[in-house]
Amino acid sequence: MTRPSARTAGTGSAPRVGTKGVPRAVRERQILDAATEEFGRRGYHAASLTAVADRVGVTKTLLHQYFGAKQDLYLACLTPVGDRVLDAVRAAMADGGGRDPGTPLRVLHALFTALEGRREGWFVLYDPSLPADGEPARRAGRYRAEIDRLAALGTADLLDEDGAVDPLDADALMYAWRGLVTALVRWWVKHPGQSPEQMARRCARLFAVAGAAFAAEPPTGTSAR
Amino acid sequence: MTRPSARTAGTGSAPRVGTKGVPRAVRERQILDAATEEFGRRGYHAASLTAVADRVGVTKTLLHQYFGAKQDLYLACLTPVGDRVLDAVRAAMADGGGRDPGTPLRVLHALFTALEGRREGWFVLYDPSLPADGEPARRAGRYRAEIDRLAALGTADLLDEDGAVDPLDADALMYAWRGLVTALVRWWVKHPGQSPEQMARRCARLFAVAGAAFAAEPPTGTSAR
DNA sequence: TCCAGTAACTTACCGTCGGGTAAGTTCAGC
DNA sequence: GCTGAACTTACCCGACGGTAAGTTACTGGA
Repeated sequence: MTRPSARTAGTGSAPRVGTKGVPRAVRERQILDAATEEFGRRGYHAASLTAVADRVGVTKTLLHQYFGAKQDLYLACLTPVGDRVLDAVRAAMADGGGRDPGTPLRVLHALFTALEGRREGWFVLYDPSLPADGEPARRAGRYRAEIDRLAALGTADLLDEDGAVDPLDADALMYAWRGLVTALVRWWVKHPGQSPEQMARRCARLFAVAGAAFAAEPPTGTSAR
Repeated sequence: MTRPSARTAGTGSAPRVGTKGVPRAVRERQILDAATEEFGRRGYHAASLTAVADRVGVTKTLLHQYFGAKQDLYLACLTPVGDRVLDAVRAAMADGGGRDPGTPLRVLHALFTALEGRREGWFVLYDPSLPADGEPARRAGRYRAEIDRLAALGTADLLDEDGAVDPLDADALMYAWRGLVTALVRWWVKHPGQSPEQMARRCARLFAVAGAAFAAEPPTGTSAR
């Protein structure tokens, strides 16, 4: 009786012990959002379930009851992000067919749109700190392989002028493209006010400027492989 | 007396308990190399001292005796990498003065040369999983800030055709450049046989090809800021 | 030749933190 | 007032950072 029974406690500081009346579906969504951010920011290993739970205002145990083990929570974060990203890239590359010079920017725009609201999701997908064995690495690896395959289709177009492509060059170019996208998303995360459209326009400006700079440069050592 | 006294035991499987006769300076070097790789691959948080010790063939305790706490070991890895990278970038940007279109490739070549033998060091410097408070984040942050400042000098040159530079564009371009470098280093780590010179030539080829592709493209939305 | 002294290591231990589980507690609706 | 959904407290366990106290072997004198 020391505590004022707190029927409509709201966000009061009194630690309620029973139900808070939040439906499961809503809580799951809150947890998924918080977990995606935590996994994306800190990486799988450094992300702690307690931190996720604190962010939602809930206990670690509830996460386990709703999502199972840490692995499973990660997978629950990964799946929607992976699907959305994959769909976005596929759609953007289907428009305009292959070899359209506007494809890279269209892909970027699609990515920004797909990630809007869950920007950190990109880093859930491309988390380098995943334990090498285990389901998370496998599932994330499958998504990445599929996305990279699409990206390689696009980057390969730039190289095969004469039909003979150095496979190492192609792979490196794909890495470079992926790294570029990652960096732009990272910048975007640090500038929450920017809309996907603003980002797409910014990228267009930057690409034009960078392209002009590098195209002017003589390709030293072209013949040396 | 059950063990055959093992004077010249070498790498025998018998768990020696006393000294192994390796001078401190050599051990310290071995530990630093292993730790740099471990920190770079897994990130600060996921890297475990036991794993580093195992790699060297030594006990966790010795790491503590030689380097102190985990933080200090990290700092001991960070310092040489940061200094080498910083010196390399400074030197490469001093050559040829500002606005030389060859600067980006010269910087890349300098970076590859500076990192050769400790390629994972780059990811020690740019470890996103560092605990935000504490000396590691501060020191790494200082190195990064200085390197980014130099990078920003270079990337800004591309933008200020008319003297009026959008500061957000400049910052984003710097992020993009850093992400590009990171991706190329990551590719390099996965292809150990590649020499720094081969990498530099490969980058020259890729830049030329990508530049041609983007320069051809009309910069949609140039006026919209 | 024996005997410190010191350098190079290890075993055995502690505290903490994070993942995971069992058993409850509160509340809404019928 | 009973059932089930929402949520917590209290606990276990293992891994990891960190420390104290040895153990082995080389080295230079008396």
